Amino acid sequence: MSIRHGLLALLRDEPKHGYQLKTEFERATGGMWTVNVGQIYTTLDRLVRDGCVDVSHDGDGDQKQYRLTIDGYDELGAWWEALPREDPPPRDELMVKVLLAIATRPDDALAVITAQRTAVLELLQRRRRDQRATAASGATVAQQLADDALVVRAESDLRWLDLCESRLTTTASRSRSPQRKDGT
Amino acid sequence: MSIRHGLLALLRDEPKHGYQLKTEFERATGGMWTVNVGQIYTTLDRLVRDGCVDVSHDGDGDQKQYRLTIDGYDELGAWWEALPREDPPPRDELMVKVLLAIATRPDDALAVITAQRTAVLELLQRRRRDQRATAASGATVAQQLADDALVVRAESDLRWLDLCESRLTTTASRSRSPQRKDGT
DNA sequence: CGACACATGTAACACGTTACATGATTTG
DNA sequence: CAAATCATGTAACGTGTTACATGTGTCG
Repeated sequence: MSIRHGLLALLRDEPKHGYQLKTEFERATGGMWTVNVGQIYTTLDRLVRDGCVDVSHDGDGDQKQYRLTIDGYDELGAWWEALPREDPPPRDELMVKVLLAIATRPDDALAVITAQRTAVLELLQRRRRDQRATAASGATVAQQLADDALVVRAESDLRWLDLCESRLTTTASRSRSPQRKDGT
Repeated sequence: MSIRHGLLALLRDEPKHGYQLKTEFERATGGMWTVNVGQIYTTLDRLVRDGCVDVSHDGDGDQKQYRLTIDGYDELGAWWEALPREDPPPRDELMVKVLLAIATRPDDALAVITAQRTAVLELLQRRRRDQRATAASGATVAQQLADDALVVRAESDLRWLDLCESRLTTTASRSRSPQRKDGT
């Protein structure tokens, strides 16, 4: 529902047309979230369907103006106030992969984890470089924060993978005889 | 594509039937990812459609056996080796919300951020409690790691929100006259 | 003129998700 | 017997995403 609410937010103050929403959305997200223009229109259609947005074939030319309705304004307000919910915990691909590796191939799980760890570490370093480069050339706050988000995310993935590794090795050494695979 | 590949992983060693896959999937993810049984079947249908899985109305009763095909085995192998991609960066709801708040309502952005921050902090504390409780009662490694993932995620959200706050306040004080809103 | 950004839209598909219907088997 | 669990499946919907078709204006 991110794009949907993003569009509502962009329409808050004044009516706009589709293409304009695309550019503004991408600008607002620091260029991190590029959208196919078509998706803007499909999302706008759904917003119209749900009574959150109003279309008017306004003025000359074939430009359409999309305007927020009362309902749209309400939904936007609810979105701003909405807090991260506990209920459906984040479904992370990395998490599923590691947990299923542990469950279905316990002997190979460590290999999967270290491979992922290496890749995430590289990703992190690349993102830190990007972050510095972006910051050096005068960048938008949005761009800097977008970079920050990527860095922080990579860091947390890395930390979790480390946790996986340590939990796996300690339980392995506690519950079984030492692993043969380690060359001991 | 997490469920899809999760099912492939669970089918690797032996054919299983749908309901069994549901329980094993939930067990493998430490009970963190509960799935509606129906979804298992729809996903299995798509796997059959794509030639990754094979059905056989095996034995007595109305149980169906789902078996991995060569293609399915290949796709599973590719999944294990697949590394986190750079290309479409994680699309996070929190990120969109904050960035759009900054873009469209700069004066209210700080309020949105602190509200989210408070909620995330509470979430984090709740999850840390759960984590300790889970660990105290002998828990699966999977359950512990699932808990860890939630905690780590909340921590990273928190860190990013702090970054947002500091970047916002410093640029605000640098580029404009001091904010009236702070009570100064 | 040709390329490129602007501008609008449709059709189709992917995955995740829920609600619902149906029946067998176990167990209190 | 009644309730819960096991077991299978269908229909429908939601969002995100891409590919494609179409046309205008602008600028080198």
